[in-house]
Amino acid sequence: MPHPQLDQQIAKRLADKDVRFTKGRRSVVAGLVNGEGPMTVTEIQESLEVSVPLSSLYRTLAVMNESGVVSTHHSGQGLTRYELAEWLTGHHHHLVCTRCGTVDDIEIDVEHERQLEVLVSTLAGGANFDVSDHSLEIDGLCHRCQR
Amino acid sequence: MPHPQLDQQIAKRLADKDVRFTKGRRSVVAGLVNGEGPMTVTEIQESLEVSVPLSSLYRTLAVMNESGVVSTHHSGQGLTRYELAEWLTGHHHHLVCTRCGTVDDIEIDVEHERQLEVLVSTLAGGANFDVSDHSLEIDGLCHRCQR
DNA sequence: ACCTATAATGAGAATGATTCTTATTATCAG
DNA sequence: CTGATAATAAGAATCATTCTCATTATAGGT
Repeated sequence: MPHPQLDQQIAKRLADKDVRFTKGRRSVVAGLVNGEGPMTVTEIQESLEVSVPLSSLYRTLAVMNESGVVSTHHSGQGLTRYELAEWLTGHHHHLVCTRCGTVDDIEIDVEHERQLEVLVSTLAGGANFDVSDHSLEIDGLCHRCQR
Repeated sequence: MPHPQLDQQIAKRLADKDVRFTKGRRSVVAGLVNGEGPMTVTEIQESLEVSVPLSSLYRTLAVMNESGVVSTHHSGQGLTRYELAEWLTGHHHHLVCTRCGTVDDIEIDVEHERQLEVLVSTLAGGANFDVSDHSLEIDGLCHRCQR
């Protein structure tokens, strides 16, 4: 399923950076758009109808990451997972399943997010740390892995 | 620098699980105890006075992880980092430097931690997720990497 | 449409972290 | 002290990821 708004935002961002938005790249991005949360390279590859070689897939993801279109996430078994950057999907947090390793995005209401931001800047301030981002990671069993 | 209390707690845990606490294992644990936060295998290896072969180091860390003595953490460049489990060091969160990749532990006062816990269980409850742990990860530049 | 410069692709080799295999050595219980 | 079992060490094997380089596609100017 195509997603015109996102495609257009991404195309603009890439054009600004003089990075081409080719068929292969569009295909990879489409795979990410259809995912529920951060995906591994293998998951992305399997989700594509037209197969993209691994080397191209990795390179595309690296380019998208440098362009700020995707962000990376490490968790569970240490595999790198990729998802659309937050300016495209909105700020969110992660539910990490300790059994199957999948990561689901979860959103948080505005007032709780405010609380979190205050907490983050308080903590970071005390450590002379220059914050650029934060993420609440919740570990446990996803609904699929609970018996 | 030795740390008798921790050593004793760890020895007890391992004894309960019928896992031996050998010289090599003590040495690796000592390396972790002296670290400021989650360490990579390389960092651990370099911190040891008596060198431990990589294969043994990895195996020891795997055993300690299974025994609940250490926990793993993935961030930055995707390297696995190891640290003592929270029941030994107390609950804490992480400051992850996006430049050098180091991770520092940071503690949080009781009332803020309560807030966080409420938030976590609210979020997880809505997603039918069975929470076992949570961690607030703050990304940015550590004090060493700020010019 | 046709060149041309340049960027992107794809196949496979190379790297690097981690895991596995197996023979040797250390440890615990009796 | 001795045997049974667990732990160690060395190197091979694996797996994700990155790199190399020859080929192909793309955008802009003609």
